Amino acid sequence: METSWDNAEGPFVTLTVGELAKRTGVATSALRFYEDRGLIRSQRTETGHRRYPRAVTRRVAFIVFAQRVGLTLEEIRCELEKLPSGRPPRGEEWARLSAMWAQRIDDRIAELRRLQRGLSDCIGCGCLSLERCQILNKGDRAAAFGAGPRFWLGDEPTPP
Amino acid sequence: METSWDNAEGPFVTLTVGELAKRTGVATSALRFYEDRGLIRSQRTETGHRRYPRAVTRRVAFIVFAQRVGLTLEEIRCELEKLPSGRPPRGEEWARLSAMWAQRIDDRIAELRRLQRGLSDCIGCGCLSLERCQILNKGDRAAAFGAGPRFWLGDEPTPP
DNA sequence: GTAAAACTTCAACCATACTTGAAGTCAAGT
DNA sequence: ACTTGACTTCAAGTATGGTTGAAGTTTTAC
Repeated sequence: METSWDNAEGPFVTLTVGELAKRTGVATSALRFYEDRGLIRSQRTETGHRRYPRAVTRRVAFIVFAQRVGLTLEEIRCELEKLPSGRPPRGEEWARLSAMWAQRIDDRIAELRRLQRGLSDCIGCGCLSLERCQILNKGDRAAAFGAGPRFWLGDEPTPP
Repeated sequence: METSWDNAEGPFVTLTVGELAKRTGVATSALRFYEDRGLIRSQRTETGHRRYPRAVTRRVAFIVFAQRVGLTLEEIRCELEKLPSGRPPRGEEWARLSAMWAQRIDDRIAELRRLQRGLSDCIGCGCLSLERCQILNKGDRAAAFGAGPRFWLGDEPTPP
């Protein structure tokens, strides 16, 4: 009824969920989960089996990257929505997408550096009281919004 | 029956859970949770109310720091167990503890840099296939242990 | 003395990111 | 033909890191 090559796009262009799992190293359950959440899409055979265009491997790679950077699946979904839907995205389009993370990575590295300083200087020296430490308690923004410790560690304040 | 200063260690040395919450910015529910998990300890009044020695604020600060670095509460608990139990830790002891994270922070920064390169170079240029990319697929270790995508992103392989 | 605020425990709930298992269908190999 | 493996859906379970709410007690303030 269906062979692995009977697709309008040419021979061998689609992958089963198992093949995609092997190629990406992501479990089939995770791939189905991503599809549920709208991060990837599949065509279906007449009998309901998933068939992924080859281009989806790149999409999955992007998801794994993005997760390591610290984005949630929902955030990643939003990013991926910016890609064209009908055709495989061009390298340029992937690049535009990923460029937006540069700032985020920089911010995270900056925070880690701050933490590193905090660990060596602050905790050791005794100022780590969460009340007086200059590294942690930047401008008392935390108190202003009652948002807890995340503030003194570099998060943006988000007033209600 | 009990005043805020009737403690053998001197006047005003202990904090209620609410006071500790205010001082640290960590919710009382979280503080109780940490206590449940063995990250902090409290004395109890005759009626069962918690009383924290002042030194615990530093411990809470350490917890918050450590979480931002990426440690789980369980890992943090293990670290904190290395501190002396009877007396407040000295700055030197805190320093020794936090020094162990330096490597971890460095590793994480290195990974973020790798990701940043991967994002700008790899995804843009088209090699992000999880099969051929040199940045991602370092030495086919992933295949060797079947451990999924985390490998090509810099994690250590942990054979079963 | 009394009301409100703060505290207690315990169980249930929330979100994220999945995995696992049940029950059944489809595809491939011999 | 038939077995095995891969696939399907859907519900429930897992782990982390808490929050929320109920029911009751204690402390504080007036």
